[in-house]
Amino acid sequence: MATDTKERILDTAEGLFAEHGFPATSMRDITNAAGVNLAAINYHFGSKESLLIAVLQRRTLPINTARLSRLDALEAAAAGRPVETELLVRAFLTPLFDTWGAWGDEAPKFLRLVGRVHAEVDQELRAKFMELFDTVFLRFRDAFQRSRPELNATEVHWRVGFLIGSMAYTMMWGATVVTTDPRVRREPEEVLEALVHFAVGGMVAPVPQSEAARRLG
Amino acid sequence: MATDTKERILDTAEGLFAEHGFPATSMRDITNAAGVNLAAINYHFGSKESLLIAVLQRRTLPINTARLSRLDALEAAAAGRPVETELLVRAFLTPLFDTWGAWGDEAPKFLRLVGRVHAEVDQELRAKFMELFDTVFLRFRDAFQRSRPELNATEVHWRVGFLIGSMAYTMMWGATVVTTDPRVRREPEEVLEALVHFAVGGMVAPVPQSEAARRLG
DNA sequence: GTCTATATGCGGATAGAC
DNA sequence: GTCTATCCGCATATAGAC
Repeated sequence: MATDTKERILDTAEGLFAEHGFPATSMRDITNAAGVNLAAINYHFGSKESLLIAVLQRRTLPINTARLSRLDALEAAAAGRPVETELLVRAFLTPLFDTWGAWGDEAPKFLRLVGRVHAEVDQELRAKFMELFDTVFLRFRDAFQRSRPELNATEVHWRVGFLIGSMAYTMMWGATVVTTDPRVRREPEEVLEALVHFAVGGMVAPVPQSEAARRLG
Repeated sequence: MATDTKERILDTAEGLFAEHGFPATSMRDITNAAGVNLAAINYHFGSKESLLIAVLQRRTLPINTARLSRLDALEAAAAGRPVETELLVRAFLTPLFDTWGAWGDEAPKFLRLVGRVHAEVDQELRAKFMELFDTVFLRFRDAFQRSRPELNATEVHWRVGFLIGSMAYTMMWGATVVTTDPRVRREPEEVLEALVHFAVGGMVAPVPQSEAARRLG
């Protein structure tokens, strides 16, 4: 836990937002748990909502920046030709899972928060921190379209959404869901690999011929 | 909109919970919008939480029952042999998407609520209505394992989770996300087909050979 | 069954001393 | 920068008249 007030608030809020959600977490919960004064949140961040934005951006900005860097590199290397689908999937997923391993004990709670934000926060608030993510979505969607030219725009658009959904849901429950089955492994690397396999399989799946025929008819 | 108080409350709460989430929706919001008295919620349901349970179960019990019926029928027809993967995917997804078409205007808002509940509600509350869903999860997970014997338990477990995640995320944002791109279709049938293609592709995807080799080494 | 009125507590935010 | 004390509104829930 960080020593100065601002960092203590960020760390504590991250954990409580992840565990109980944003609306259900009060400023008193945060300041009590952090051992700081109630007024400190308003002093340092201005409001509870601004605190949430700060919590989210502290970790998501680097992740989304890394995603775009990897995509830039892949497209530069491809020199105008489509990028292989699996490479796109990995470019999108790896930066997030890297954090899981790198942050130690603090990673799972933030990963759950990322999942939650995809679901929970009101549209206006979500929009505030989703601006960069929307760019990421559109860049990757277009790259996937070039990578799978046999799929129409509807298929590609939704499949990218399904990929994000698989990821978000995993972030939310993957780190905490209780499974008594000892054969199921939960290490980040294992989950990432399973997700990559699933997502690549989903992105490259053909549209069944009967479907295609029905579309034409 | 139903005429009697209890149904009016259920309908209105469903819409508001879906739009703003459970914690952010007050009992005053609900009773005002429904045109009933504030005390009516406590009189008819006992508490705000119990109202949420009632809202959820009214629609999810039939869906999950339908899922299990379809699975029973498939397994009976298979007579001990594994069920084809695509049939399992469709048995799981179709009952939910059927409601999308059958409920008319009320479907999208409830589908968003289903997605939200996967993310938003506190663990204890979620557990109350998830009991039946957990049964569904385990039944389908085991059926998928038999259908894909080449995959280990970790892969199967997570892939079923990814399938649920794709579905939940789609329910949440699929009906409302604004896309200016006119080439992207949003009809339930189109989305279901895209999701089936993606999910089947994901479930049947092989574990890459290099991965398998790494596991052995 | 439905209403009004109210009990009781927690929410976010701020003023002003130190 | 940090604290105490407090404002003010809204939350859930209930009591009791009709």
